[in-house]
Amino acid sequence: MADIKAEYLACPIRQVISRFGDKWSLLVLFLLNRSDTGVLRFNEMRRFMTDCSQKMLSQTLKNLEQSHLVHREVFPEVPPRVEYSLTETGRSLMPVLLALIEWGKEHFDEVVTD
Amino acid sequence: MADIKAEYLACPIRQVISRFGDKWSLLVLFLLNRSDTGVLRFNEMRRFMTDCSQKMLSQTLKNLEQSHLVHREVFPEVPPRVEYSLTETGRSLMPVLLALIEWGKEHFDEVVTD
DNA sequence: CACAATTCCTACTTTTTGGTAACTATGTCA
DNA sequence: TGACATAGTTACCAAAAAGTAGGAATTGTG
Repeated sequence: MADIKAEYLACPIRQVISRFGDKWSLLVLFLLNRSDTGVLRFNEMRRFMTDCSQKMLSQTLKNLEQSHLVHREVFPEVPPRVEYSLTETGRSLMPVLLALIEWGKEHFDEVVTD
Repeated sequence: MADIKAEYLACPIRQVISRFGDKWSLLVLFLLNRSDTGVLRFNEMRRFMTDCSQKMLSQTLKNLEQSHLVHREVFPEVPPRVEYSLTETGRSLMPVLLALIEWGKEHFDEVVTD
């Protein structure tokens, strides 16, 4: 115990979690994982996230793309088409996230009491 | 896909994750899990979290206690002694969190590039 | 009596995050 | 011509989170 450097242990995992621990990222990842085709367009997601503003969805997707969890593909058409999907890294995260969601469902009542 | 209600799916899990997805909670849980005795005092934790202010540690512990993830026991001594430990619910969360931490360690370089 | 140790709390300020609304570009359809 | 659709961006504002600095309570010790 005495030889644990908290800074060392805390920082890496915090940096990782901060990539998808915000208000909307998890939902985006979850929706992309759920999609039949593995692909979703901007406004398609918007329809599932009615209380998320355009700005926040855009920002969230940009962050996830920068973290290499989501792949963004632009088709040079008019009107523009942009397709989002999970990267390999993003897919590898899903089992862990789904386990977390399962835990959440199971223990919701114990944890969220107010 | 078409029958997923985003509000329904998003809210519960977000509420759960918000209980330990903040800046310090994960570290507290991790430290308590790591402790030999399963118990840590306030200033003991402080020594491992040098960049966390007193206020934030206090606040974090209060939140974790309210979420029934951490147990707080006060001993009526002078100077006061307060011991923190994981609850049963808290302990049940640890395997999931450790898996997340493992994923984080493995994929850190892919995700954190800036 | 002053001080130290322990576990906080409170007021104040700064930083980060999120929301609203308006704007852009471009080609299609009526 | 002008409204529509898509995938955003930008400016501005409000709210929430976090940091700083100081105080409070208790009581045994020098």
